Amino acid sequence: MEDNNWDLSAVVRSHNINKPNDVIVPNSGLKKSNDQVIITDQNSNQEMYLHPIQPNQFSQQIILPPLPTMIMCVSTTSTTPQESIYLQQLEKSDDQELTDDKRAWRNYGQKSIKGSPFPRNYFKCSTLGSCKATKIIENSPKNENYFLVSYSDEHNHDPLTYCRSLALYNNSSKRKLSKSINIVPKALNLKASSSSSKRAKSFKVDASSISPFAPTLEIERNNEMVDVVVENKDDIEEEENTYDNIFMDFEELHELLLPSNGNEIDKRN
DNA sequence: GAAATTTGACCTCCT
DNA sequence: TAGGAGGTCAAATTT
Repeated sequence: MEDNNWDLSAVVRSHNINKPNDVIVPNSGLKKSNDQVIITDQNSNQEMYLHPIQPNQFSQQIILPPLPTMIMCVSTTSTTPQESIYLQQLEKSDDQELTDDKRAWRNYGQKSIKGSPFPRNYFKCSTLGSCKATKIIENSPKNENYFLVSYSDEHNHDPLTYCRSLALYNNSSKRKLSKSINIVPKALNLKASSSSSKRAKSFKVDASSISPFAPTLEIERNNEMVDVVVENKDDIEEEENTYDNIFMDFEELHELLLPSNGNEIDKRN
């Protein structure tokens, strides 16, 4: 990563936040009021607002889809391909589903990473042959309940293309249209410390549940769009430190967005 | 039989 | 320049 200026911007699907009650997260400076989420910078006393945006505004955002929860952090550097990190919390139930990102991915490799007990999985966009978008998923070395998902390059098509291609795929194959698609490598289901060939039960998401129009949120400060939240610590030299920063803010956001329904993320050690 | 996934080998980059 | 680490390829395997 050439640039450690990881900024966090935007937001969340209404799924988790459309609760009318005001919520104040203790000691966080975060408040939810009606459709808006307010974040108060305790240093500058500035307020920032989260509010729904349209899909066509979708760029450089943090995404918090329905549980299991996912956050995307996007580098704001303009000279390098857009990259992002998803932090994804997975619930440990047998019938869990994994939220999708509206894209079809093909796993093209898996690699064990030094210092991490978990393998890293590499994906390419399988929607269009010309699409250069890639995605890397790995368990967080800090918290096995989280996945770190990084993206590089941009899709040269929109998510709708994915839906159409999915339909064509199902029409041209003998598979049932309702067949679920696996969007997470089976290996990620394992908490194994090696790249064992053992196959595990996979996370699946029903293709019929895919909606390209899920509302999202973005962060606004004083009526001006800003990139916020993940602060850039001076002289961050290790990726692990970056993860720490992201996790700190993720916890705050998660508590903010899931304040009253009893959903709690696992506490880190 | 086709598509997706796994996994070892190979390639590239960095120190 | 060598070695290590990470990224990609592609054949084998699984679904």
